[in-house]
Amino acid sequence: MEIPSKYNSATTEGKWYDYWLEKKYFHSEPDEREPYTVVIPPPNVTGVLHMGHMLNNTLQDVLVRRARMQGKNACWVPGTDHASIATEAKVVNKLKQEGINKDNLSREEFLSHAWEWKEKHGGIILEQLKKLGASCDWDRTRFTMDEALHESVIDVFIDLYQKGLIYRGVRMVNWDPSAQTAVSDEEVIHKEVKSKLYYLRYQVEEDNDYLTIATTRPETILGDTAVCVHPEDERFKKFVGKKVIVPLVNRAVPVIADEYVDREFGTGALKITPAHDIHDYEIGQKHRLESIDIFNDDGTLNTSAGLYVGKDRFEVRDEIVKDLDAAGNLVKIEDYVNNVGFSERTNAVIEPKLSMQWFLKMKDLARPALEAVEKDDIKFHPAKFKNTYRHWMENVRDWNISRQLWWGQRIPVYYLSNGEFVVAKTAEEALEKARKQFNKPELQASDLKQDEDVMDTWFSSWLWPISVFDGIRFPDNKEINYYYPTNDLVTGPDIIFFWVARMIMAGLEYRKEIPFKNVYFTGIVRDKIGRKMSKTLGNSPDPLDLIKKHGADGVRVGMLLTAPAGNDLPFDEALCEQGRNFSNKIWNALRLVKGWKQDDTLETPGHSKLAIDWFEDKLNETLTDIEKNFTAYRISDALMATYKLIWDDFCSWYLEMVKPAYQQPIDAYTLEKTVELFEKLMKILHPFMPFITEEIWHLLRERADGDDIIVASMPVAQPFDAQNLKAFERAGQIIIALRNLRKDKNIPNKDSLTLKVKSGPMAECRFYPVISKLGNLSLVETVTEKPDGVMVFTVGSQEFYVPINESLDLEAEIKKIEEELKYTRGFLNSVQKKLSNERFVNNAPTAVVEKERQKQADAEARIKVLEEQLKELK
RNA sequence: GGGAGCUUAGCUCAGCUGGUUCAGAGCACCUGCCUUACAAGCAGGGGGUCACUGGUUCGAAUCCAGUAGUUCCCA
Repeated sequence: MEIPSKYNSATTEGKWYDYWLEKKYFHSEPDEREPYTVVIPPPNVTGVLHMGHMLNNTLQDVLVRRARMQGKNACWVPGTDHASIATEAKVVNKLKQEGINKDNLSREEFLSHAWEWKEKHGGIILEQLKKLGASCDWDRTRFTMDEALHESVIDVFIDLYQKGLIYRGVRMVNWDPSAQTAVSDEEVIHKEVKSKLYYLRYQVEEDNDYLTIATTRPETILGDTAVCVHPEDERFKKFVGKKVIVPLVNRAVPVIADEYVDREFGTGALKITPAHDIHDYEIGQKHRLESIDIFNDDGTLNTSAGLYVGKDRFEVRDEIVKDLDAAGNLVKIEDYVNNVGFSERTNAVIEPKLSMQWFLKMKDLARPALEAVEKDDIKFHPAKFKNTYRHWMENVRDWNISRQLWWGQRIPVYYLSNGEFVVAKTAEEALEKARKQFNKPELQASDLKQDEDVMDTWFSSWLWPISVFDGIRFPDNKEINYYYPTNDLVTGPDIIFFWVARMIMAGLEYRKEIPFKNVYFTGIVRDKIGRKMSKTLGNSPDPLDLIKKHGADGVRVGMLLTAPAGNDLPFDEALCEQGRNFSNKIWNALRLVKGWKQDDTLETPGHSKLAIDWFEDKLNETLTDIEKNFTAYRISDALMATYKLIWDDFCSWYLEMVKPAYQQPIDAYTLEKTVELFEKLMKILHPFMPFITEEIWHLLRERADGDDIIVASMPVAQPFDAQNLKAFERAGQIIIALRNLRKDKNIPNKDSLTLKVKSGPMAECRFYPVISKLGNLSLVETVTEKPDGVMVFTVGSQEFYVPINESLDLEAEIKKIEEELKYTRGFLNSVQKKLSNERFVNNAPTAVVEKERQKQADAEARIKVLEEQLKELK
């Protein structure tokens, strides 16, 4: 068989993915096996695959494939969320390009456009995941607005309302004037912005005196309803109780006193605009001030402002400053740096706004959810995120679940014209309920108006681990009972509050059970200079291009290699290249093994038997390590251990040991064992590199139908002989010493050498046949004395001699030994110092003291050997 | 302003309950090789006062305190 020397990922990857799909290997149905369940963090339906998804989904696929190979019934549920703000913005834009204005559409018309858009573009990201090799159960693909999931959201709203956990309230919300909806605190990004502090003087009513305030938002004076000073501020005591005139609009407002005011800030006098600042709102409540809302929803000024009506808030800021100056109210302007909130979605400056919104009480839901994590029923990896979680949960605030949008689950509340309302699943139910509840049998369907708002998208996502199995509507169905709780959740720490915390709450509320047992927080993928990768910055490579270039296997390895849990991943394409190189290395190992011709008449050589025994021990040792790493969710370490096992131990050591001479045949036992070991390695590697391992699995042997690596059983660590591994390590040192000697003396590998071993307690080593092979020795023999005309090298305190024709560079030899001696004596000195410390000997555990004694003995023996060598040379 | 974390080789990071896994890994780097599986490779090699200062201890990268720098979260 002719195998090309370069592995071609492009031809194999598509082939195997289709094959797996065809064989339904990703599909799961409840059965008697132990389930292993993962739900995908549903990507935004508007999104395309980015590097964060690549990392996240690679990790999930590793866990899922491993579980599948461990004989568990692995189920990875894929899907997308409807992303109300992002999707609605996309659809509005698209319509705008077609010359259609959303305001001219009915809700139904708009939604049909939105659905059309979703059907056309909504599946892109899931298709991309297939290229990565994601072994999701595509038959279970869910969308947060699927009928079952949609209805679950409505049911939950109604249920929580009935439990008294949902209430309606006027609240200061974070208004996004661009998206024209409220967003939650978590969706507001505060940034320091260079702005100005304006000092404005207000005339005192019926007086010639002035009071000067400072503000960063002069346009809001139009909504001022008070000026506030600190009650103990001597400068302003005389004003308290009087009224001052708001400039331009000439409204008289009271001067009030409140300890909230920071006397150091500005002038110490604060203008109060209850409708447009959260703190002012609180003071307004306390002092029963009037609220004047001067803004329209789009951030322009409304008629209540009296001036600049219809103009944008930032435009007005410039104008009003000029007008205030002209009116003699502007005292001065200072440069100032303050924190301004921006919308995460649209980057618009957030406008605090008083609004009627639906809220979910969080306190009672948060308590058990915090406890589940504190008690480690749910484990966070890395555990440091427990701190973040605790802090948020202990200071949790009610969740504003209204969004002033159309795309999403419409709030199931129906209002009468007098403002009274009922909560019901359908309009019919609402009508019935309203008639009864308000004792108005004459009510008609047209008398009820459903709330215009939809629910926050997270209000769908928080049910995801339950709703994908339809466990809200049918809490006792077979699937939810089997698959829930899920096992592992892999997600980014940036949505720990939005999503993770709330899923835990929902799980405990609706299943009385945690939604998952482990949460693996990935790092954030950054570019080389540390910036978060984002589409707007354009600093993210296209994942599909990367896959084309390096293969999905290569990219997966690249993502995983330097991505320890919770640490940011400074992405470097070289990592994918490393992954691709690894593919090629494995590929060439296959070429080597496949090139061997079996000869049944051949005995198994001693060095091959030794090699096989050693590698089996090494494999089991590493497997122990890998299992430990998986238990601790140290996926990158597990991969690195696998990588080294294959590249260093298998390719560089084992294959070199068993490899027959050029074009010579190989004995049956060694070949069979080598293929077996190769198979085991491929199985261990499969979760990380699914494609190449499946390809090699099928090239190593003829396979029966269904004998595929994706469903092969994962090797389990067996006990191993640690002594044997140690002995091999020593053999390795001897081989390296021989290689160095060849290099020093320019002896080509093809010229064989003789090795003479000085007799003594350390002379024994079962690996001499291996050493002979790798060192190309024609003879290994034991001698009692150092022969003439030899090179000397030392491993530990064991001396070896290699006869060579060349004369020695005496001086260089002496220098080398003297340096070695100096170092060893220094080492001995430090050990002796320790051992002569009575307190050490008395206090340290005996094992530790013993080890020090051993060090001492070793060092002394080595010094003796070196001293003798030196004597002979001199 | 409040909270949490981080600082170990040029880079990215391991290093558990203090003591042979104690100073490690991968990459990068340097030297020599196109040696019949692989130059996407092979063989060999150099490189760190474990941020700083003090403390606890027979013993500290590891525990404690402080300082500096840095990142994230919250206000």
